[in-house]
Formats: sequence, C-alpha cells, structure tokens
Amino acid sequence: MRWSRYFIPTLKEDPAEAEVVSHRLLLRAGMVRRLTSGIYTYLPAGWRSLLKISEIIRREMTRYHAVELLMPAVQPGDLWKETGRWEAYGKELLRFRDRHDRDYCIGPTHEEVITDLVRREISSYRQLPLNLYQIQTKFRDEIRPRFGLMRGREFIMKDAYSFDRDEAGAAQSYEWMHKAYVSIFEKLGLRFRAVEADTGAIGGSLSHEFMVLADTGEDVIATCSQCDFAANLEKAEVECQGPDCPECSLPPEQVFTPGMHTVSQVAGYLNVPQRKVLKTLLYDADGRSVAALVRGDRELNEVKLKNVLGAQSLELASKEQVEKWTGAGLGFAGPVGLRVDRMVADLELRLETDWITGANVEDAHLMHVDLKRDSRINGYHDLRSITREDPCPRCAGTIRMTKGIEVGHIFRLGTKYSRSMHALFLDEQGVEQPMIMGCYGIGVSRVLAACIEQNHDDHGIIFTPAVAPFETVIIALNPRDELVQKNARDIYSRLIAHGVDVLLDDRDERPGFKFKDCDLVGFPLQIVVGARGIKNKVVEVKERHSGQRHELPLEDFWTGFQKVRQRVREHFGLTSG
RNA sequence: CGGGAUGUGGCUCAGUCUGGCUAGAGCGCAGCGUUCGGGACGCUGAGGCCGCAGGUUCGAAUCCUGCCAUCCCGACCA
Repeated sequence: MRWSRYFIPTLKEDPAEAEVVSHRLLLRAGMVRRLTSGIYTYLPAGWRSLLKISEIIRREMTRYHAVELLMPAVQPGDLWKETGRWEAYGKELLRFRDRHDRDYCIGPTHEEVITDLVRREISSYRQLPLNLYQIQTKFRDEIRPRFGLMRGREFIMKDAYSFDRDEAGAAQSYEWMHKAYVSIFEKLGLRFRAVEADTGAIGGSLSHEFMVLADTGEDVIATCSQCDFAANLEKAEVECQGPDCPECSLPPEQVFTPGMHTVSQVAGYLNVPQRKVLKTLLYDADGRSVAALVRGDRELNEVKLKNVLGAQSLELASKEQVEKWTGAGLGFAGPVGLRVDRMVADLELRLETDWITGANVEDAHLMHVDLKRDSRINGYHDLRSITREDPCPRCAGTIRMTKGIEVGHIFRLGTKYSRSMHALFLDEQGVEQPMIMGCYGIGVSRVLAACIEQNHDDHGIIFTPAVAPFETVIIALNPRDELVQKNARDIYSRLIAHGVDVLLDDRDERPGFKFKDCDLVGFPLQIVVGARGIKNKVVEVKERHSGQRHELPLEDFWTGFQKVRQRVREHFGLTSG
C-alpha cells in the first residue's frame, strides 16, 4: 500500500474532546473519528488494526474448538422477556419498536439469541459440547460513554458461548477458553494478567478477567509477590484469622465530639489512632436499610457487601435516610442501638474490642464499645478491600497493587439461561438435562485502546507488531529523487514478496513531516530511504519503541532487516513469524 | 440522572466580564516562488447565518430565557 493512495488523516494538535491518551492518539493518528457521543467510525488504519486483532482471536479460538458464526444485532424483546432481562437489564439496553409496535432491542450481548438457537438445534448429548462465537458490533447505551474506544456505546466484541452436558465438560470448556485468551493476549504482544473476578450481574460461579497492564487503567489488581495469586481488588478475599477477643472491661461511655464527622476528625480529636474508630456505613439495599462496619483505617468494598447481602442494588443512604435511621446528622452513626434491617461487620472486627463509634446522637461518640456485648451484629463477613499490609490469601507472600484495563472476561454461567429458556438435551439415560453454559468476551475495540494506553510516548503510539496497522513503513525521503524513489519501491516489492506487512510513504512531503507522522501512527519499524544513504549504499531502519537506528547495507537488505525485525518482535514477547 | 465546563472557518483557540465600526490569530487548505534527514519560509487567496430558537436594545458572538450538543467528575461495563 502506498500512503499517497491511502487515507490516514493525522492531526498535529490535540483534539479538545479527548482527554485520555488512547483517545487522543487514536484521533491524532487518524485511526478513528467520532460520529456522536460514544460512537466512532474506524478509519482505514484503525480498522486494519482491529482486523489484525480479530484475526489473532479467530486463530486462537479455532485452536481451542470454538466455531465462528454471526448473529443479528437486532433482537426481539420476547427473548429477553423469557430470561427476565427485558426488565432487569436497565437502560443500557437500547429498546425500540418496529412498525408493528413489537418490542426490539439492539444486542448488548447475545446469551438469549445463542441459547434460542441452540435449544432449537441441539437435542442430544451426542451433539455436545459446542462452543460458538462471533465478532460483532455491540451496543450498550452507557450512562456516560467516555475515553473514546475505552468505553464507547457502540463497540466491537468477540463473544463466545459454550454448551456442555456436564460440569466436567463445562470446566474443560472454561479451561480451554482461559488458555485461548492467554494465547491471544500473548500473540498481541501485550503485557497482561489473568485475574480472579467478581461474577457480577451475569451470575455464575467462576470468573476471570484479562487485564492489560497500564498505569492509566481503571481497575486495581492485587497480585502476590510469591505465588500466582492475582485478583481484581473488588474480588480479592482478605485473609483474617485469629481468636475472638475477650469482652471489653470498660462499659460504653458517651463523649462529646462537636462537629467531628469523619474518622480522622474523631481520631484526632480524641487523640487515638484511626484504627480504633469504627466506620459505620449506611446503605439502601433493595429498599432495606443496612449498616456495614469496618475499621476506621479500612476501605469498605461495596462489591463484597453487595454479594454478602445478595442485593440487586446497593446505594449509599441519603442524608435523609441517615437522619431517619440514626436520629442524628451525618457522621454520628454507630452500631449501638441503631435501628436498621441488617447490620454486618468486617471479619477483623472480631479480633479486637474497645471501639470508638458514633453514638447515633448529634455531636457524640461512644467509647469502649464491644460489638458482641453492645450491638446486634447479624454477621461477620469479608467486607473490606485487601491492602498492601495484608498477607496473600493463598500463601504468605506480600500483596502488590497494579492497575489494569479489563479487555476480556470469562464466566461459568451454569444453567441460568438454559433453564429459563429450556435449552435441554437428552443424556445417555434419556433424561432431559439443562445444558451447562459458559460465556467468554473480549472487547476487541477496547483492546486497541488498551494497547495504546500501554504503549506510547510523547511522539505518539508505539504499536506492537501484531496490532500495528502496518508492521513496517518505508519512508521515501524526497520521492521526487528518482534514485530514492526506485530504491524505496525496490525494497517495498521485496518485503511484499517476503510477506511483510508494509506501507510505502511516498507522499511528496518534507522529511520532518513524514518522520513525525510515522512516529505518531506508531509503526514498529521505519525504513528510511534517503539520497544520502543511497549514495553510500545503505538504508536506515529505526525501531519505533527504542528509537534505535540501524544502518543496513542495500545489498542483502533482507537479511539485515530480518534481524532488526526479530529484535523488535522479541521486545514485545513475540516469537518468529 | 446529579455536579462542573465548553460551543466562534476543517483543527486549536482569542474576542464575551465592560454590547458598537469590515469577527481575529496559528495550524490546515488552494496558487506561485524558495526550501527538502525531524511537523520549513515568503507572497497571494478561499473559507464563518459566532450551536439552535426566542427576547432585551438604535445596535448582540457579547446581555436575558429556553433548548440542543460535546467534554470532564460520580453509579454501569468488554
């Protein structure tokens, strides 16, 4: 491909609408353009990268026995009513009606459609297992789309669904997908981590997320320095053992704490460490009042709380609710005498006593509180987020925190959908059984954004060879110079003949302009053909990621080029090919 | 949906507070000339119902009201 005939509208200045790196660079590198909020056109270079990502996904999915198909984007509402998600899904589901006034939606995911297909076509255990996937545009009407491709409303996703006849088969399918995902992200040349994840609204028992590691990631990952434990902070369980501590020897005592709303204020005022103060957080969980207690120096983990409560929705109580439940203003809630439907405490609160808590009285706290003696806790659970001070829950190692971008998620669904939609088969005994399902997603367009978040510098994108729209660009400096032109074309044809993915920058532009453009778009390898080099029978090859340049003799250029290319591939953890 | 901000040539912005003359700059674009290994320079030129709709005023990009759009901060997610 010649750049002069291609279409990469680069921007010299930062677009005002883009804040995050990937969004900014995708726009500047002429890879995407916004059509409307959260909806983007993939320009040729961006689309080419997406195709490369998709191809790697296809290859690995196939390797692990998944079969590609393509389902409709528009889905009938009736299917969603079968599973109850027509009501449950919320406003992210874009619903509309056709001319006959029938309900439809644009698919944000395809459990219903695939389950409907499979229940019609599969009736015997002999037809199982089956794993079907597609790469398709999805639509979720996000409350707030942002960060360009990172969280668009329309996005490209690979979604796979497995159907098995028993738990062992389902476990095997899950295992294969896990392997396929590891292989996919390795082949993309990304630094990533598979972590244990919360199953969230999709439900099911086991779940892993695949995180591309990047400082700008929104998710926090807890990893162990010694074993292979890695989990989303939302999920990472906290190890907490030890005997219950004996009852506090002192009776509760009310103290005056005027205007002291926060834990740090109270601790400072009473001159005690924050860990001696209890945080009492009040929530509205599906309309019921809930109090959750953690140590003052800890962070409550809302995902854990939600799971413990088995709640559909969980919201911090409003100021009005707090006043109603505690009888005091914000900041004076405590477990003693609190009138809520349910009160839960973090596990570690059993290990100590003599707490300072809110008194449920304006401007007052209680000292010497013993939870067992003075309050009615409904249960002790793992409610807080793991910290660097905690031991690894699997071994004695220490916990580290890393940031990541979620690009893949795999779930064991069990029979949630197969039961509600009657996706049944006959087993060897002729007994009807629900199929056991799994689902496996990769945000294809998000992978592109994540790749850029992970690999960029001040000059622009640094694509991995696998994701780059072109692995190599040949910069013909001054293409009006016939010798330069001829040599550039020569190299171009030779590389094409060797199957190298190469773009020829034959534009009639000044050298600096072209260098800047090539750095911006982030081609991993730049071959610079200039009059100066030609005279000495050399061309220069630059590694985008390191900036290192290699002068290669024109004669036997291919051999020299292969070496540099190999170096670059190795840098991204890629093997030959 | 709540909080904040912004809408002015294709892009980035000034001008708005304190209303007034022909609405500006840089980049980009077109033509000519010079230049040609890190986003060149000179000259000439095209391009704007100042987000939309009302209102105030002799006069509105500027003041008022309403609406729309986009971006940023919180609850959702690949």
